Amino acid sequence: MIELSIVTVKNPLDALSTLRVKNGAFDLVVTDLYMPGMTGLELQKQVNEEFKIPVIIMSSDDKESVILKSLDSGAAFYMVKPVNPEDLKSVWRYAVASKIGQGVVNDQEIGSAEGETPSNDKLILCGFLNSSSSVNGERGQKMKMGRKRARNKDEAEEDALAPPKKAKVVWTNTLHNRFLQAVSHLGLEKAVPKKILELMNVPGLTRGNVASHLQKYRMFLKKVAEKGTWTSRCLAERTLRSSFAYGYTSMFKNPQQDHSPFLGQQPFMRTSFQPYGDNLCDLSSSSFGLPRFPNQEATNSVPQLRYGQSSLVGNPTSFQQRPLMFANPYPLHQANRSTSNSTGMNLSSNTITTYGVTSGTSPMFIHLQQNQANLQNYATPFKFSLTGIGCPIYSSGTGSMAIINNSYPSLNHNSNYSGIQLTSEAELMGTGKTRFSGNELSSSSNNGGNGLMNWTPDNNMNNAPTRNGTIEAFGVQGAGSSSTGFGSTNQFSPTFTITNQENASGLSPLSPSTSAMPPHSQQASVLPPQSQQHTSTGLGNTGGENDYAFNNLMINASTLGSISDNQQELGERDLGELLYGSTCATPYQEKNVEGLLNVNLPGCPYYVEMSSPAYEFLNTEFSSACSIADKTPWSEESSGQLQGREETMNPKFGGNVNPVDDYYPSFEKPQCNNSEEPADSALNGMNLNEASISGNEDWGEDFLNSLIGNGPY
DNA sequence: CCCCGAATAT
DNA sequence: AATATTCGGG
Repeated sequence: MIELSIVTVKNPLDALSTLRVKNGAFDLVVTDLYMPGMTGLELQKQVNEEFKIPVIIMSSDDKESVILKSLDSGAAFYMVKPVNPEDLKSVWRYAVASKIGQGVVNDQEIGSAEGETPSNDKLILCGFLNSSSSVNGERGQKMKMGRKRARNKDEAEEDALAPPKKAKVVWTNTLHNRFLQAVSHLGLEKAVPKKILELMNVPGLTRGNVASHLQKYRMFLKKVAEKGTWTSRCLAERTLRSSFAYGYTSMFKNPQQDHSPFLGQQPFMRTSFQPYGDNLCDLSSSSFGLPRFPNQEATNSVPQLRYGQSSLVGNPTSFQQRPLMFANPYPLHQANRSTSNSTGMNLSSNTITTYGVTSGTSPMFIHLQQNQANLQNYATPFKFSLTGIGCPIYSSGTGSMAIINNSYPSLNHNSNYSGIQLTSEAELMGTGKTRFSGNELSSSSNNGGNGLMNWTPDNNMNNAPTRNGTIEAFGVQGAGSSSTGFGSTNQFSPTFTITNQENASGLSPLSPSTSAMPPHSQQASVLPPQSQQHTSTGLGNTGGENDYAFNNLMINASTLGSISDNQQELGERDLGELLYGSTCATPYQEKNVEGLLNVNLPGCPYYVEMSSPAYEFLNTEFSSACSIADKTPWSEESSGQLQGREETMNPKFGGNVNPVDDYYPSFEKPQCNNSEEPADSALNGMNLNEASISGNEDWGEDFLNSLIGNGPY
């Protein structure tokens, strides 16, 4: 059992002193780049000189120049915030493995830092600055790791006394899609909060949540109806352009977050917990057990660097011993392969979970697995030093504590971050949802108890074709970048392979009213399982995406910087794929391409007259958009915005890079979605259909159908 | 009492 | 702006 010790300090000087005092006790240093007094690079340099231990730099600054400079300076890795918990975990594992030699470091082996018992609790957190806010939410959460952190008493008390704050539900596109599906099934007329809620079957979601969203949705519909003409025209214009280029990007792209079409959908509800996002689950990736890239040959996959995702760049030279760590382009595959993934999918967790279980986020990780044998007997305490300012590595603006917990879920076996995790679509970010924890935890145990991924050696990894290409920064709203389109330059186009694995759920697929449509569940009012939605996309969930992007990045470290700020045009083909799941035009599209039609939303009292393209719009608006960014909070803006108006930068991530990394939200993604599908999910039964790009697509079809009067509703 | 939904609060 | 919560009313 490996004992892990993590010491956090709030500034570089403390880090150095700690290292000096306990010389030789640390194996790795993780630091922010921008810190008062000394930059991460300076610290790295010093650390390198004095201790010869690897330093990982993390920062919200995603500028290529900065990254490269950091790596050139000797940083072992560079993690762009928001950091994916998986990345940290990978780092951690990597460090452990590195120290140990070789072998696979799995959760069990890692042992518990979580301290079920005082004696085991080796984790020491010195506390980041600004922890006050983050501290709050700790309650009820699984922050055991923070138990020993040295904080002032006031804070401690505060923590203890602070009432748990209620999580706010974030209506991600995925969640919204579910909502739409439910509404669609019911028909707007009959769509009332309670029924919608039942249909959605999203744990943690309340009627009130739905009611509120419904209210908003209704207003949205009204607005659409009022502006129908306008909308139609816009669409028509775009159509005329014959290329679905830019305009569409806005639909797919969420200015605030990543929009990679590849992102898997995250069917989880994301809730924000005020205090911190402790819910991060680490399941990052993937999974859902679904193969993110079903086709190996899918040369089309486009690596996307999503905004919310962390990117970690490794410095090949830093860890000389493992120069190949980044070599594997397909970490995802590996991740997917791991049996644990499937399990992981089932975990419900919050943010963290969102991403699936294992993510193959970090190539490093992967590499390790591949090459390492076993560490089972390893007993040497591993120490990890974190230097940073305040906030979090992951963020959501929450506290550093959260970060830590989330970051190192693997440290504790029992720690599942599950504490807050919701199953199904709900992603809880933040604290306060302790009530959900119980279940989720247990489920997580499936995965070896942690909900963490198990990295199993993937033989196929080696076989994976090497890809290279420009990495598009889809969601990267990095400084200055206004918006990104789909990377036309990308050599890889998105692959929309559809897999039906999910059907394993045993739900009965219903026959689709239309060929393109997924079958409806024979059971009335049953919506398709969320997981399938993911599947349908053929894309992994975000986590996977992350991984993917990551891989590419690793492959082409130089390209990382190439994250382009330029808007890319979206080719028709791409659009088609996005919208219909394949390059082939969907039946609907073909059928309706011409003429004006009176379209009405299901149950919507308002009629909208629009040209056929409008269908597309609607479809996209309510469905497809989600496929691009499941996790992206749904908003009228994101879905309805059609024109190329300049996208606003995400104030949080894109606008500016905070000189002080602390303030920068590192981890916002809800990261965890759990692909778990409630057994009794009202959505179960949905069958993936090739025609659908995303799970949502299915809905889209239905929805579209209903619009034209052919719908089942 | 349940629950919808507009209004209002945060 | 997005959600949550409140509150009148069926």
